[in-house]
Amino acid sequence: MATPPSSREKILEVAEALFAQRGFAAVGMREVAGAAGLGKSSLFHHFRSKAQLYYEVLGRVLSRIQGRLDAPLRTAADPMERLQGWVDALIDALAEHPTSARLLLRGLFEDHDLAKAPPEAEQAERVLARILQQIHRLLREGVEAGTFRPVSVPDTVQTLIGATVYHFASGEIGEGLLGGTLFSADAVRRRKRELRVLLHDGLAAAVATPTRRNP
Amino acid sequence: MATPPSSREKILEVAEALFAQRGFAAVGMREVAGAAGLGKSSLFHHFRSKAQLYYEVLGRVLSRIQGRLDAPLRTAADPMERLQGWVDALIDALAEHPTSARLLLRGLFEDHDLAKAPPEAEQAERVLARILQQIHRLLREGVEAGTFRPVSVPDTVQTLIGATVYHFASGEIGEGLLGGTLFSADAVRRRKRELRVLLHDGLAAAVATPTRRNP
DNA sequence: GTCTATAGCTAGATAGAC
DNA sequence: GTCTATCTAGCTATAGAC
Repeated sequence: MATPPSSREKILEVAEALFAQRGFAAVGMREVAGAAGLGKSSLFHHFRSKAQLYYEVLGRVLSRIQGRLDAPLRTAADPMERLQGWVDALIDALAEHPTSARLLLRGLFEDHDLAKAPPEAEQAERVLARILQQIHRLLREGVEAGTFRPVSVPDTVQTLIGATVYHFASGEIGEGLLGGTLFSADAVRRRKRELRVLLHDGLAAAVATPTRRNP
Repeated sequence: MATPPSSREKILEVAEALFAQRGFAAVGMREVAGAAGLGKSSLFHHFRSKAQLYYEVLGRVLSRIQGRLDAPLRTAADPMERLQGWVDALIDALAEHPTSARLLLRGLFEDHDLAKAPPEAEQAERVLARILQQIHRLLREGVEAGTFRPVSVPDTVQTLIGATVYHFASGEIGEGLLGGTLFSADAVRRRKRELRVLLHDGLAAAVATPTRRNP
């Protein structure tokens, strides 16, 4: 933990911040190099192209997030509790590194010209697909078990993404609404609580869950 | 309506499509010109700079959306019904032009260097602020009237944005989840229905609304 | 592994003919 | 109002010395 980061790690670090804030096209390799304390050409020793650097950054972030989402899905709790745990874990993951949500949101809605995508793009794609597949399966289970209403599962996945990823990616607009940073312990706690209740009351089947508001 | 569009309108039209799909930085004036059937220099006769063109496109989209959102807020219905009407109208607006949501999402979370923003940026900003202020006020009213739970109003605004704008901006990912286009009449109807129930059950105060599911 | 130098290209923006 | 030509500056990427 005290070892200084290698050049490669340092580059990934600063590139993550820059790509998250301004996106792929608006960031130049020269700027990344400067922020990493290197000459521009040194970047091309560590990464074949700008696209490879980008997808390696994106893959790292996705893996970091994915690593947090396995545990809450593996519990034996009922679907509603597993969903709550999944959302909490996702929020924790997004809140831990303020760059994650922006990068992820870009990765989600930006369409990367698959024509000139480097092989690293596939790995990122796979991690993302796995995350989406897991939450999709959980929702389907919950509907089939009668824990959730008969919702449209894909629509609900979309709502979950919007409610988590967009929120923490919203930058100035979100902070203007909230009246402060999105990432303070208070703001994160409140976000979890708000979504917990909204999802509980909004997704629970009508008769099977007469109680309201989980603690 | 049969009059051919002026060059200016044609430019705004094609620029909207390009900016929506790939973002400000990734689109060149040369490309916009080509798509509009003009030489690059002709663009600079109609627009002082790329930034001005971008903000004029964004302002147009925001105004188009804002124009749909006034009516449902001015009815005398209770807050829950006005909210449902607002969400339906927003979804209709976003679904009508598939470029709107992507452009709006970019405008929401991309941070535009305010240093070099043209005066046109302020107008877009004002329209956006007005939209956010109106929905904020409606939610606050509903909470104070006891129609809604005592939710965090800013968090709920964020959730509403995520559930609408992100959904229709999600492109390939969203279509992969849905298994088809986001913009078919069926998909739009389903989106409205899903959000209607989620918001009704998820936001309604506990005792005041014993019934579930609006028709 | 880092550097200087540079290739080859495209960007946004301007000048001025028509 | 549209064009050709051009400016300056930036870009990704490579070559090759150290």
